[in-house]
Amino acid sequence: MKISEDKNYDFNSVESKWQSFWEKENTFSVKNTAGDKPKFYCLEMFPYPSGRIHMGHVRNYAIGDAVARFKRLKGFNVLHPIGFDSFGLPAENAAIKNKTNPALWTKNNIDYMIGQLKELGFSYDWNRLVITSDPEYYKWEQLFFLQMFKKGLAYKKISNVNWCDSCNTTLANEQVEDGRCWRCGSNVNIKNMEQWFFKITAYAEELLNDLDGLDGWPDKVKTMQRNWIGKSSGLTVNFKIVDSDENNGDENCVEIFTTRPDTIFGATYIAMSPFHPLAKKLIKTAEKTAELERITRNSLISKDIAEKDGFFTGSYAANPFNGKKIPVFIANFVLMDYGTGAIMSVPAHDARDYEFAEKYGIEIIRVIKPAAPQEGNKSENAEESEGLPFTAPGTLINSGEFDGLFSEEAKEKISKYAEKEGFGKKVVNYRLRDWGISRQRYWGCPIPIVYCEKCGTVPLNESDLPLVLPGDATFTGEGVSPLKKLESFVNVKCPKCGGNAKRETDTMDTFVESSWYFLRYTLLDRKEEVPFKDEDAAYWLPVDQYIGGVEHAVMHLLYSRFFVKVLRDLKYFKLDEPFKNLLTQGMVVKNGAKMSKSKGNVVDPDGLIKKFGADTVRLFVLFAAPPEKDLEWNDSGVEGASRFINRFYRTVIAGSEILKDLQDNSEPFIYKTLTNDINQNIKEIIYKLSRIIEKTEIEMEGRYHFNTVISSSMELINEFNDFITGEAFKKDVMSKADKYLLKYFLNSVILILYPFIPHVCSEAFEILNASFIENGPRPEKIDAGYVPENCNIAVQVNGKMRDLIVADINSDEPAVLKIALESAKIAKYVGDKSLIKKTIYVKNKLLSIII
RNA sequence: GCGAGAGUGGCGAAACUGGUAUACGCACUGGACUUAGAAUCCAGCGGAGCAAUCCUUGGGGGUUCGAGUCCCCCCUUUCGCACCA
Repeated sequence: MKISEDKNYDFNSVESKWQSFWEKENTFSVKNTAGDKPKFYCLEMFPYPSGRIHMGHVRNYAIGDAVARFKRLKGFNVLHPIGFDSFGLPAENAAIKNKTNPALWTKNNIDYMIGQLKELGFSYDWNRLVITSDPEYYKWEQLFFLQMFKKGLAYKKISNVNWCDSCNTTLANEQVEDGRCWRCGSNVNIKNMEQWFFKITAYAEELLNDLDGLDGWPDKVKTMQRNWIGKSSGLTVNFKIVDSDENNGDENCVEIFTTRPDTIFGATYIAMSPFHPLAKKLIKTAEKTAELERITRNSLISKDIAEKDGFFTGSYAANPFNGKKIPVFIANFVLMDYGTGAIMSVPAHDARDYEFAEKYGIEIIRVIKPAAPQEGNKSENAEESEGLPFTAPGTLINSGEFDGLFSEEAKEKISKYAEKEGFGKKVVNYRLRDWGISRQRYWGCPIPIVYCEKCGTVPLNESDLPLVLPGDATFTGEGVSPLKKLESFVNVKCPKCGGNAKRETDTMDTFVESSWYFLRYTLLDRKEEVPFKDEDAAYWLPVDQYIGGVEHAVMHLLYSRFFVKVLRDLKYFKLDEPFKNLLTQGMVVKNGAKMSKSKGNVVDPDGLIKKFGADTVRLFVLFAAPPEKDLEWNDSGVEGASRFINRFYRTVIAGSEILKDLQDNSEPFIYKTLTNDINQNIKEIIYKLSRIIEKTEIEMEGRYHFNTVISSSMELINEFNDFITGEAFKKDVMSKADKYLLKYFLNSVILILYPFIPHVCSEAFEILNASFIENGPRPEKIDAGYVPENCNIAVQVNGKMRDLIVADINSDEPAVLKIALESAKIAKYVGDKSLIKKTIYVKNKLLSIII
């Protein structure tokens, strides 16, 4: 038979039909209980309402929707929410540019983007929408802030912070990339300011340790977080300042931090950060003060250090281990906010110290020699040992009583000695700094703090929350934050004494909102006066599958983990980790580059949806590459996806015509009526189907290589079409069992594809079964009573593939060998059977003959 | 520099624990249907060769009956960190 061409698939009417059906029926809204149904929390990183959905979002949400819909088919109670991370700079910048209000701009964008998400047919529970710029959301954040403030987890301090001139605000360390602002790319300067911080360092150890339990996270992300936390164990040692003309008799000590106590006898100078409090004290001459100022200034301008720079302070310090007097240098490469701000420099065994020592002609003393060469690689070791700096561990020399020890042991003994003598201490340092959350901008969550002339820093009363962001600010883009200029906001009475006070005008980093939004989704009734309920969070969390871009590997994902631990310690729940499984999807690129306006390679989803429909766009982004890889955009690939959907639809129509005399329309998956006289071709395609269902289950349960699932469905549809359009196919002579099997086949393919292209599949299911796919029964894998009678076996001679033979299924080795030797191609190589030295046989697959 | 990943047709990509490399799709070529086009369908499509055959998973070596897959060295590339002592 021929597949009819005239019934074209009208995606417009079908897609809007199902979208309104889902909305009307509330198909995807869930309760916070579901009897004995297991729960599944499927979450995608929520978007910033920048104006329109872009391809990266489409990909992210298509992946999430595939997971959510699959899990629903599998009988899970699925929470699949969406929201908007709606505080942030672009809104404020747009307000300045267009002379509007950020709230209005944001609202318009959200409305538009909700429309786009609905047109794409994602299965969200819209009842749980979260918009973080709503006071009903951020008031809870202010409450968390107050509670953290009381526990000392939120505090204010003056420090050097990263300042972006273009964004006119400070940035957290995580938000500085290569010395540039993560958002706008302009250079970041260092500024000394008073700032609010969250004490994330108090959780450094737990944040590090708990990574080990996150089996469902990519190693890459865990490694990035480990590096970011940057734990290192070492020793602090006090060096007494001695013997400088100006400091005679001074009791000053300089404390250094090292992870290589084993090299301490090789220390030939102290290198001190220009910001070190002792630096100014040690310097007495005018020239040196000028030097210090020069280096300080350069360090403030940029974090990048082009070349090592420094000078001798004129002071010396005594190594407490051997009394050796070594010069104290100011060095630009020493960081003030790591360790103690000063280091002992061992040029012989540290590349940086070596470079600096070479430049300034400082003594170099070798104290580590390579360990005795290992068997087998003598030569390499010998060569390497000649050069300095030698940074590997080895055996100690020139180190007094510690000579002959190996590095590891020496570190331990030297540390113990220092502790015993009272001039050193074993310490653990982290690279992680506290999270600076102050932003000098308007469009963010206000910090609920007041500065009173009498009482100092005073937190608002919890009953006074929310502290609503005032709507009457003006946006000029000049000078200080709009909040600071708004007197009605700034001037306030102190909650403690009632006297005159001023409000904090900084707002919070928007990463604070995204650190707990996944908890807010669990609250069904937003009128309840709680951020979320313990029992709901306990039911839904942790998120079973979290999906988003790798760009949040450190920032958002670390902050969220931190927040969950803080909320746990504030007794909100007992959760330790928010996200059980994490999938980091690749970027959508075009012509090898990330889509961006400046490159002019942006593909706008709107136009594509209009032209091809949502299913086509979704199918393409899922089919073109596995989720974790970058996806290269390809316009004709999209057309291919569209063609496939049309072909699939026509196949279903053709199938429904064949099956139209089946009475039993309400039974999509009858196949137990199997009889012996089933068409051989049907047996074969059913056999193939069951193998593909098996494979699909594996992919859908965690590997998420949807591209291979889709290609398998394409194969099934191709085979089905070949069968019904083939010579052998005669509709009239089909048995009822044949027809039920065909129906089973088509319904199964529809279900495999439903998570990816839900509109056309819903339609197809209705056509075949006159019922709704979401309510339908689930197919089981069946074998159709069919085992292939024979199989192809590859025959190799001396490891080379020589022929493909057909043998009965499950044949034993002698039988296969016999057939193989009958093959002319094999005979050509083997000739006489007596030449065979050995054979290897893999049942139903391969025979390897060695001669 | 350090760390992690990736190199397979013209392109996107398949290949589960070593067992018929290039499935599926795109592009392309030829054909059918059409006044014509679109759509659709059929056939072909890693390279060389008339052919039989030979070669082919970044390069080189190794283990194995057998390697895209495992081991060693090198090249290219992407990402992350980069004076964290």
